[in-house]
Amino acid sequence: MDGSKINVEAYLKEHGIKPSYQRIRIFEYLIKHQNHPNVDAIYRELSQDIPTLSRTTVYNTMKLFMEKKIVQMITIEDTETRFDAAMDAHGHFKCTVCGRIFDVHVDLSGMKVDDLNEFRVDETHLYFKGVCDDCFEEKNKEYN
Amino acid sequence: MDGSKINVEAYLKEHGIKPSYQRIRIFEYLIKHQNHPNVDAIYRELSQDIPTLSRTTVYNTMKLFMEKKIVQMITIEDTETRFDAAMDAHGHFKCTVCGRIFDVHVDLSGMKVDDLNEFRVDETHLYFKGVCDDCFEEKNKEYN
DNA sequence: AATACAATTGTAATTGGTCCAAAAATAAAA
DNA sequence: TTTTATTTTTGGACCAATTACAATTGTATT
Repeated sequence: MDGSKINVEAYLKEHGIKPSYQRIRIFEYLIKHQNHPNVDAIYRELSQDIPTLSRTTVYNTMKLFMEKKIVQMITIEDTETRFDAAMDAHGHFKCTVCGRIFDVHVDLSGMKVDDLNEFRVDETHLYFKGVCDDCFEEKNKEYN
Repeated sequence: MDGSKINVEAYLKEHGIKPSYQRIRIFEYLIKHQNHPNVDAIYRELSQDIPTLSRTTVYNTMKLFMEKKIVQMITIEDTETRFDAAMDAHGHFKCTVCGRIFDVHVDLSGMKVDDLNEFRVDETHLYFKGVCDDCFEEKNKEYN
C-alpha cells in the first residue's frame, strides 16, 4: 500500500471487504496520513466530514482491516494503539520526546533466530525507542 | 538478570531503588516466574502472602523498575501489558492460541537499518506472533 | 522522641475499548 | 418495484485497566 493513487474501493474488494462509504473513507485516511493514527485521531478527523460517524464503527473497521491483513496494529506503548496501512516488512521508531512514530526500513533477512524453529511465525514486529533528530537538536540548543 | 540466586536487595540498591519489602517481593516474583506476568498476575499471587498489598503499589513499582531499567515492558497486544525482568537483548514470541509468551534468543547484530542514522536509539524491541508447537500439534490431532 | 520524608494503601475517577440492540443501508427474492 | 433478508452503522451502556489523590503507615534524621 503506497497510497500513490490506488482505487481504494477495488483494493478493499480484492481483500474480501465490502467497500462501504465509511470503510473507504477510513482507509483513505490511513494511506493519506502516514502518521500512524490511533482510533481517536481517525474519528476526530473524519467525523468533521461524516458527522454521524461512530467511534464503534472505526473500532469495528480497524478490527476488520486487521483480520483481512490490510492494516497492522502498532503497540509500542501500553497506552496507545496505533495503525499502519503499510503491510510490507518494516519497523517503527518512536521518539519519546515528541511522540512521533517513523517508519524504518529494515532488512531482517540476516537475522539469526534459532529459537524460532519450535514456532510457526505469522507476524514479525520490530520497533525502536529513542530521540529523533529534531528533538535531539532542540535539546542541544538549550545548553549552548 | 538470570535469577539463579542473586541478592535481590543488593541488586535493587545497585540500581538506585530503595529495597522496600514490597519491591523485593515483587522483583523476586519476576525473576522466579518467567511467565511475563501482567500487573494483575503479580498482584493476585503476592496478595495471598501480603494481604495488605495494593494494586497501586504494583503499578508504582513496575513504573519505578522500568525507569531504573531493571524490567522491560512487553506490549505485544493492545489489551495486555506484561513485564520481563530479563534486560539482555532478546525477543518474544506470543502464541495466539494459548496466549503464552516465550523468550526468543535473537542476534540482531547482522541487522541492517540505514534509516536509524537520524535517530538516537535507546531501546530495541522485537517480537513475533504465531502458533507454538504444543498448540500446533493439538490442532492437527483434531483433523486426523 | 520529634520531625521530615518516602512508600503504601484504598477509593474514586478516568480512559480506551467492547457489547448490544435499534436504526439505516444494502442486497436478494418475489 | 415492493417485500424480505442480511449487513453495516450508530450511540449509549458497560467493563476492565490504569491513574490520581489523599490518608496512613513506615523509615530515616536530628
